[in-house]
Amino acid sequence: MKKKLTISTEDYLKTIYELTENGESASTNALAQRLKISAPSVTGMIKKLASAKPALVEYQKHQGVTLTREGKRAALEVIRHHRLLEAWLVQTLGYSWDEVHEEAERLEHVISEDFEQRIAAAMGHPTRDPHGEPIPTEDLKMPADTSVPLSALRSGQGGIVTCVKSSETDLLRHLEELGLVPDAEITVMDYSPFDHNLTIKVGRKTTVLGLSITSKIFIEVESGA
Amino acid sequence: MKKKLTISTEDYLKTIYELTENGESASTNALAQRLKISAPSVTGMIKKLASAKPALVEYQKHQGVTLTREGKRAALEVIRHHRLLEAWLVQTLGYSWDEVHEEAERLEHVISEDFEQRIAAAMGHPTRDPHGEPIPTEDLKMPADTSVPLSALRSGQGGIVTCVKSSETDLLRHLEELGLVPDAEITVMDYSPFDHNLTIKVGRKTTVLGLSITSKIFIEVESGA
DNA sequence: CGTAAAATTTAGTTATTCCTAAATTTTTGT
DNA sequence: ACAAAAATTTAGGAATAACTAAATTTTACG
Ligand SMILES: [Mn+2]
Ligand SMILES: [Mn+2]
Ligand SMILES: [Mn+2]
Ligand SMILES: [Mn+2]
Repeated sequence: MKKKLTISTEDYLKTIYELTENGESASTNALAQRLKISAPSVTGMIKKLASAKPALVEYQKHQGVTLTREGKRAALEVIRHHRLLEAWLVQTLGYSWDEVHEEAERLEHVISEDFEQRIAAAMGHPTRDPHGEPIPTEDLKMPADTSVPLSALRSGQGGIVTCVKSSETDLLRHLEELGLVPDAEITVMDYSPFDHNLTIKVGRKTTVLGLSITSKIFIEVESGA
Repeated sequence: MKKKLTISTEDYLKTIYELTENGESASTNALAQRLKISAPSVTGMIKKLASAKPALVEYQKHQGVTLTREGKRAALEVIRHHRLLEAWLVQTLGYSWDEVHEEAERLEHVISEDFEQRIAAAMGHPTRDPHGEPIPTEDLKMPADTSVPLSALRSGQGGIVTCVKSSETDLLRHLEELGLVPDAEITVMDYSPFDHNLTIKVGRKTTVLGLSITSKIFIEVESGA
């Protein structure tokens, strides 16, 4: 019943999962951009995924795709691999959080379920990866997460950084220097409605961040102070 | 200059290396058998490897193949990955020596040079994998090895097991039970010229082994007692 | 509403890497 | 030496996954 999926297929499913987490369907173009593959190629692959048996995606022309139960399962499997691997690389091989993504991107497709279980056990079954993203459980449920983008906060609000949704080395290094890492406590000091800049206090430092950054940092809101 | 090789290509080169270690060229059929690919497919791939630039193999019809300097380099790279990974899986994740091969077989193609260096450093730059096979050095030289197959020894001869050349789970488990693992000291008690069986003493145990086993166990001969 | 722009799909190719069946070459055994 | 067997290559083809160019559909907006 469970067929071996190709690396390519796994990458599509993972990306569709990420693009549909907000409840919307994933568009051909969005997939093409994320996967760095041409739009016609994406259309072709989507058709194959939709007519696989069991179908991995639900697809109607011009309407984008969503994952079927099977597709979601496969996506969560890959995401679990990816995030466990990132945690493992950081904890046991001294990688920094800005170096792990590419390595995990390739390893995620080739490790066995045995390997997965061993690294999970060795780390004490972690629930978040080094960027703070939740790791799907062994039975492939994505843990609930109530955090919101920093960009949604306003002056006086604050909380704890749960997660930084980025794999850009430069940005991650920059944020680390600012102390904007998971578990950091932050407070919004000011909001500029014109450019959506936020002035943030992290520890004793104060920084101004643009929307392209604040939309990638997620906060568990703590109080309206 | 250095192009990325495909997984398939890497597996061919690795296998050609192994088949040509004895100085002979690797035949199409031998490759087909080892790689579990049909002979015509092997012929096709060999032609491509031979006409790549730079060429990875030397090939003349019906004469088998050998590696060029470039091909050998690439093969040693993969072999180093494989053996380091096996050692690492055993040392850090508690795999046993009969479980590591398949996992390493897939991982060897996707780890970065950075990953390679990190695990090598973490283990203190080991020189042998869990089966005792020598690990090519960082500058891709295969360490010299003067050990000989156990099958070449006769009554009274003995030495230290350096290496077991097998990836068969069952055989490896069996040998482990007998204590026939790297660094074990053994002595040949008897030789039967008809079936080539050897009677071996390992510690206080005595065992009779057939040629299909003794040809896979390598010994650093210690004395003619 | 109706058209221009944007998004998506269709059509036609290409590159890899594998396959089976058949032909050819080499090796082997008497 | 020579026929049978074994090894190898040739021929033809399939599956996967990518591409560009062109056609079509949807959307956006004046
Ligand atoms: Mn990937
Ligand atoms: Mn898994
Ligand atoms: Mn391999
Ligand atoms: Mn390497």
